[in-house]
Amino acid sequence: MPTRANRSKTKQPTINDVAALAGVSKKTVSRVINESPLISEKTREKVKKVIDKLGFVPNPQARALAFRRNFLIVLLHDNPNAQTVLNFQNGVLDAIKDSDLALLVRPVNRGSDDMLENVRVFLEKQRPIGALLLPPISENDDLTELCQSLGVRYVRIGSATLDDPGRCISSNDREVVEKACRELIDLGHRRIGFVRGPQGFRSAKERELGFQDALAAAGLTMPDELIAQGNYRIDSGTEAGERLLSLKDRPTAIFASNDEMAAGVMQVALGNGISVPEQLSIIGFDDSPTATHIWPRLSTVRWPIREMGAHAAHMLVSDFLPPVPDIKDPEYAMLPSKFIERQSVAAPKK
Amino acid sequence: MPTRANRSKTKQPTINDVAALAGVSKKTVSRVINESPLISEKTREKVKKVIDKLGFVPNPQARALAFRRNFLIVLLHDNPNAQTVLNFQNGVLDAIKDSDLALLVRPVNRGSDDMLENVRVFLEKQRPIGALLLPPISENDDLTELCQSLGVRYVRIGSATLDDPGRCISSNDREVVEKACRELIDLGHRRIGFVRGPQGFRSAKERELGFQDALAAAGLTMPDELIAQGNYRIDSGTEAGERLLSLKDRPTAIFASNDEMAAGVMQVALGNGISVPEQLSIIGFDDSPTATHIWPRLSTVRWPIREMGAHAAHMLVSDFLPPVPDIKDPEYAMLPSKFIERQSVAAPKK
DNA sequence: TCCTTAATAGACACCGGTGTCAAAAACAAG
DNA sequence: CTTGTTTTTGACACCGGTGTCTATTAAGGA
Repeated sequence: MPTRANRSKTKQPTINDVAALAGVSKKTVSRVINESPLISEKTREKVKKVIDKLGFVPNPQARALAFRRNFLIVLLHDNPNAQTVLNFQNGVLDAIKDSDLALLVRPVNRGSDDMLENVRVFLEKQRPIGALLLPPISENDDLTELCQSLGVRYVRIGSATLDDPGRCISSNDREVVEKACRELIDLGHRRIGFVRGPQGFRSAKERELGFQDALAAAGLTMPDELIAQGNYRIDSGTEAGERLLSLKDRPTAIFASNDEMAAGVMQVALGNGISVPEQLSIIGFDDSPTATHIWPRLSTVRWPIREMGAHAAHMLVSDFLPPVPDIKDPEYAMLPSKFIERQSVAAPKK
Repeated sequence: MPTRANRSKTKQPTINDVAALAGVSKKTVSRVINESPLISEKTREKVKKVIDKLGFVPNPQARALAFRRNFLIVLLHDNPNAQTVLNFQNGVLDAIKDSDLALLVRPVNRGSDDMLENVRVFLEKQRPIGALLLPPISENDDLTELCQSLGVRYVRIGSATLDDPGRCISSNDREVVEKACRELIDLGHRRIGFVRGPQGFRSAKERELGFQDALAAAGLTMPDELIAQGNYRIDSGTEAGERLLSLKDRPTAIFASNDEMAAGVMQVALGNGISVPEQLSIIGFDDSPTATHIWPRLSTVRWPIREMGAHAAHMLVSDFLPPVPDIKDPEYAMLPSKFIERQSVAAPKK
């Protein structure tokens, strides 16, 4: 069976083959594949026919060398939430699926001193067209400056509007959290616990602000004893739950700044015979798979992360991507989050 | 004529700059960066000094063009379980962190007819060193043949040993499932339900075989009424749970072929006042985050997916990677899964 | 000391595209 | 039919490395 051997020996056609067969110069072929306007319709057709016949695909490495730029976009992240990263990544992949672009993933270590240097070397090596910055590193101005100085476009994803127009995608987390918490208040909850996200995360801050807004609007206060510090991990959720639920006058509802911590709170509640939502309402944030896997299913806020990925990709490299109907205006930078009601919320029992 | 300061600001140093400054030919510099043995220690040192001084980093695009191969490995997957993909991906990234390699992610559409053609174009364009195939597409022989014919190395990940030595990583799922189920039997369970994974998945098959092994060893039968078909999604878990738990003589334990379906079963149990593990023991598979997020926490089988990622990367491109102590032998292809006991299993109530 | 052989270094073409700029062709006007 | 102007096209250098083959140097033997 000669098929395999043949294939491996057969070289892919190059621009020279096309040029020779079409009887034009390679530069002319180059113009055709780059859709240059400086070419007559007649030659364009002629060359295109040969390209199709030969199945010629331009070599990205050679283009990258000549362009001094790779047809790549990189995803930089240091995100504690794997699911978020993957969803976002899938959104990006959706967007670039039918383009010439490829996606490179690069986790960075936000803590370390040489983070910036690492990223610089990486970007200098890969020379991508652009970079996508996921929170929390999207808030790092050194990184965006680095991108600028290397001529790498970037788009930052954030939970609040960053002052960097045209290069930033955010959602209205604060507003939606406020709405979700107002719902608790409307149901009659007066003592509402709050599990805070980690310090220094913009997302955590935004969610807390939304919570405060709701309380303030209802004229409620936020006593320290009802606030617990968390770190977005489940264990900090159980710790928070243990403290909050052992209070003498325990809260009738708890808002946790993400689903994982909400799951922790719920474990403590169920483990202590406190039924959810009858005796305790819980709201999370992220709409991660966890939200539907736990019982009762968690009311939460859905952050449109996959859509953000697609949108961010379009914002970053709209000139390389086929236009997509549902992304009318890649400049439009806010994608709304949504409160999703499931079974973990009810009116407080008197 | 640009001054040196100018140039260093504008442009990264190239092999030519190094050659000029070191007073050697570019080919000699090339030998140094490629660690060729055909060079004297003296010149090597001299050149290395200049490389460090200039901070020269070889341009990967140029190398790729000359080598006709990109310093890239691609991850091909069509996996319904996002968490698995991400974990694996992180394992790969761990492994290539300090190397010259980068990771390209490529989801493929197993169903579609042009899948193979898509992958071919992708590989021909990107010219990666190698490809990593996650299940279920790792079982597709057309794909591996394609890789062969394009000179792309590959490593396939599977839940059972595939007959492709040196290019395959697997775990001992069957054995571990058998052990987990034997534990149920030893606790006294006699009626054990089974939620099957989707048809055509090797992983699903392996888990089922392990289950059968355990039952057979104990002389138990596997009545049809205790078997439910699932698809690894939570809804199929709840459906299975609804059917199995409404049986007149309902099972005292259920093994679900993955955690998500186990979570579905658990939701049905808790929703119907069947307490876990007192009245129903549940075991899952994957040790996904879900397993610890639900309550009670799920006993499950941990599949060492992240380690497999690192291991697979080493198997694929050990010659590009710095040796790592814990991966003594990249040829060794089996990474053991482990049964993890949490709170969802207990002896059946008489 | 001279010749042979092995080790090292360099010249040069090449990988497959793109940018620049000048030449050729097409068109318009005189 | 020229001449001037605008399109189109092509020649050629270049992007930054590597492979091949030859020239040079160093080492070893007679």
